[in-house]
Amino acid sequence: MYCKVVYDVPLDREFDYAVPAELEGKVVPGVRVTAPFGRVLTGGMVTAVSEICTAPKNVKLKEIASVVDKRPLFGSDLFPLMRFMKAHWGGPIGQILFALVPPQPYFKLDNSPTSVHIDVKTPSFSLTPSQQNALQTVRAFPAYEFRPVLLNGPAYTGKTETVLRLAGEVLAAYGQTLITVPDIVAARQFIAEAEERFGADNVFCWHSRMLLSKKKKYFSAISNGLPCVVIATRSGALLPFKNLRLAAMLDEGDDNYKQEENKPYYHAREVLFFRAKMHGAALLFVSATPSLELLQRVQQGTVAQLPFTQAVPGHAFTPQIKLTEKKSEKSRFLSSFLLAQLAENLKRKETSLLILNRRGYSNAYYCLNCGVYAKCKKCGAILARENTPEHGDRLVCKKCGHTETLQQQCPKCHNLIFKSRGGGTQKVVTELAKFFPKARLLRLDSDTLKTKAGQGFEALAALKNGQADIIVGTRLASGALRGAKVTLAAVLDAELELDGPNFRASEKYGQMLFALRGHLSGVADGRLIIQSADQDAYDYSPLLAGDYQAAAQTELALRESFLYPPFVRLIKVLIKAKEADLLAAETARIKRLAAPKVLETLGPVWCAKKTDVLKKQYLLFKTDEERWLDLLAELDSFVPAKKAAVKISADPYDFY
DNA sequence: AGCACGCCGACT
DNA sequence: GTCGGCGTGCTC
Repeated sequence: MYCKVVYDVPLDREFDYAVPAELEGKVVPGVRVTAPFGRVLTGGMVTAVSEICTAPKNVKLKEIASVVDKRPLFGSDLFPLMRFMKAHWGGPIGQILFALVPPQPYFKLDNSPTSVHIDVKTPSFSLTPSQQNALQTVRAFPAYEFRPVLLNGPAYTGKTETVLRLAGEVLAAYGQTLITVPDIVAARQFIAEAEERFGADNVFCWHSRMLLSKKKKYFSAISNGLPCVVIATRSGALLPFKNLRLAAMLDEGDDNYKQEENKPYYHAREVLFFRAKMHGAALLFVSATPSLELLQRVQQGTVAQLPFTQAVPGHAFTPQIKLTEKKSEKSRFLSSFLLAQLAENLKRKETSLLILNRRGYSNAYYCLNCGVYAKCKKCGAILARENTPEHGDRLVCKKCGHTETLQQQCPKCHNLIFKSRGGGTQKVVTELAKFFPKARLLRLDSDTLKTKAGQGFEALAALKNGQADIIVGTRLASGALRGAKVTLAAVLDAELELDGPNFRASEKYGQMLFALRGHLSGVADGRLIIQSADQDAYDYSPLLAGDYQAAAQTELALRESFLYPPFVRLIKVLIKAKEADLLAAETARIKRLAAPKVLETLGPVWCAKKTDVLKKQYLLFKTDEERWLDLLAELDSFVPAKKAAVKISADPYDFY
């Protein structure tokens, strides 16, 4: 007997082994084994078993040393899922497989309980017509038939309650439910609610920063088909469900569902489409601000839509929305109008939330007179200031690669004096302390959430209990508003959200504004203030009307006219090398290779900082639905020259 | 990714 | 003399 084994290394290959007679029957696809690999004994996974040897003649076969698992850890969808992920996002098969299965050989399945006590507590309040309609529609789905649905409506229309009721029904019928949330913060907030309803024993919380012992317990239970409700971040989409009946993705439009930093790359939305189809489970996307990718599928009829229109009792308020100038005599960050509003909220002892997005824009270049940012003449994106030994001090467009000299005239007021932008949440807090020395100020951004002692957690709690006067956060704060008691929200540097190198910027900006608007509609006298130097840079009328669909239609029309997703597929190729010549040569080689399958190529766009040892640039290929999987497969198998490296991202979210 | 081999610089 | 820097090559 012979078998093929894959290892958790970035090698996109299987390795052939001989199976010793005493292990025959125990070596089956999907079990982990140990075998000599290179100079050491390594843990790998069997992908195939056969009577004939298919190894190349010039290698001498080694033998499998031991079998780790009595049965495969994952269900029968392990290899189809692996192939799906390989086809859609690429990467070495070993790294994909071992993302689905714990890599440690000592990780063995627990003996999970075979019977469970199920007691679902359902609140007795009456439901809105939208909620009743959604419940009836989903209940009427034929069992084991894949039916993707979008539950779409603003905050406080009871979408989550609907999901929880359906999950309760699945649990009572001994089925498995997966509910995904965008981040760990949301998972931790949601878990208490779920445990109260379904009982702590039947709710599993799954995310990357859990204790290994808990992971082991939950992984075992899920793979044994134990009835449960799993509350998970995106990686929950990769769990070994055996009896998945319902999958619900909360806040579908959130970017966190795309994994792009670590391999394997994937988008939880697409993985859930695949898995719900394989399991014949109901698939619910739940969002006030769904992605354009999903809305396009609704328009094409591949995803059904259930609108949520009525607010749950006690939350049917319309917040005031006010656009103001960014310019201010008193402060670098805060307009006089906003200062007055903050003072008013302090007097009322209500909590205010200020949102500042500084990600990657510390080098943006803005007019000292009116605050407008320098923009690219070719594509309109905000330009970044960059000082390199080769080209000196200049402005670079991170979207299309166009460069301009520093000599800039403000497009709005024709002033010639520009300044580079700096300052994050810390500086805003310092500034606020000058104006409101007695106020309780807290920061809420990824820095302050890194350690448990950080004030980010205090700020999260304060959003709920009102134990802070002003919270200054980045965009992640706008995602933590569920149940918040904030009455005043302000976006400080509105157009910095727009026209970055990311073509999704205005979609993301709109999603943030609608999220803020939605949560302010839960309180009486909610106010949203948007500070902007360029109020024409975004169409605020759908926001004022509270019509996300209208905002999305505008956005979709723009995407179609400029040929961006969901109307084309994108593949980003990041090329790295130490020497400029080699970098140029590899870039040209990839461009030539891709050309036959590409609609349009953007770049190369320079993305190395002057302190970086490696020179980096990226190419962005636009292609169509018919050719993109072929193009991805071709790029995925591209072997870079010595001293050069490439990184391929399908459907990229990050650009720089 | 690991791990080893190999070929040059500053140390007891 | 040799310890150790990390560039290069290989893993059935």
